[in-house]
Amino acid sequence: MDPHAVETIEMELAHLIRRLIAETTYRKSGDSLDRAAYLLLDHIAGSGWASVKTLAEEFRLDSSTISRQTAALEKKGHLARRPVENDRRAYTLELTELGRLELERNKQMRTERVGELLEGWTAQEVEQFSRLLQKFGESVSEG
Amino acid sequence: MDPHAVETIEMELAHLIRRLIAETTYRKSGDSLDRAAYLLLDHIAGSGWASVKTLAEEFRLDSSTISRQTAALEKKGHLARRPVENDRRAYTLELTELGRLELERNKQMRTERVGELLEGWTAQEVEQFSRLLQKFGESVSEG
DNA sequence: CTATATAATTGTATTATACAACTGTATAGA
DNA sequence: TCTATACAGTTGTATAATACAATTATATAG
Repeated sequence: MDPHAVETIEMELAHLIRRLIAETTYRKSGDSLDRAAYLLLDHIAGSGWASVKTLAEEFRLDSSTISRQTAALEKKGHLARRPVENDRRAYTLELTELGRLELERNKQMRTERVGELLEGWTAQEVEQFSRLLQKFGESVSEG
Repeated sequence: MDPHAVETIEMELAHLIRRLIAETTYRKSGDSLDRAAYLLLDHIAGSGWASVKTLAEEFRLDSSTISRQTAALEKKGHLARRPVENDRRAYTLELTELGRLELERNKQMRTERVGELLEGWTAQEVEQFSRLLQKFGESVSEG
């Protein structure tokens, strides 16, 4: 494997992460979902429901982190909790209609923004980048 | 442009960023440079020198952030400051020998880790991914 | 000279995370 | 049937990386 290409990937990722963190975390936009909330809602939308525990496992974060984030989303009316039968410790989380709308709205905004960044790319490049990013994401998840 | 591919890129980036932040920021490894330090050293290594101001501009971060980060690197002996002629407010930062070594050691560790994630990829895929990431990084920097 | 601009630092707040302690509930073993 | 242990979730506290505002020392323009 070409070590130069790997080094480039490593360096680009480092830059990208720092850049995107700063842009999306500290410069508050006020009315859009933060990354955490966005991913939580998207995951719950995909699987239909979740618990604090399953979300913590899915995202490999501490359940205290998830607990606070879902509490915030519940407070904003984006998530609702439903008791679990036969286990009064647990509950499941579901999207509310508002949550579904917010998710859609945010997905659209974000996708638009990414689309702008990809202006001037050929269809083939976008296709390839999408495929390779996905593949890389899988590697990261596994290892 | 295929909207599905763009959406995939958007989603994968969101996941990747969150994942890599958590892995590289909060789970302390102790003896490796954090992302900030790594990028600062790399930039200074490439350009030979820098000031707090030029670094803040380069990374689009507040100079207070840079000031603290460079102070930490100076304290660890990775950076040294040299006075600027005719301006006693300012100084330039240069890598020390230790800084150069640490940078190299870290680059190697990181590149190895990325290499592991790319195991099983064809040379062509790695090549393409490298190129497209770089291209994407440029777009992010510009817009 | 004096007013203003600039380089860097320091103070304070926020966000996303981790780890540890805690509460309440479930379950397995004596 | 108790009791010990495990488990789901929450709350307390700490840390890292950032921003913005105030401050200090120096430079420069009028």
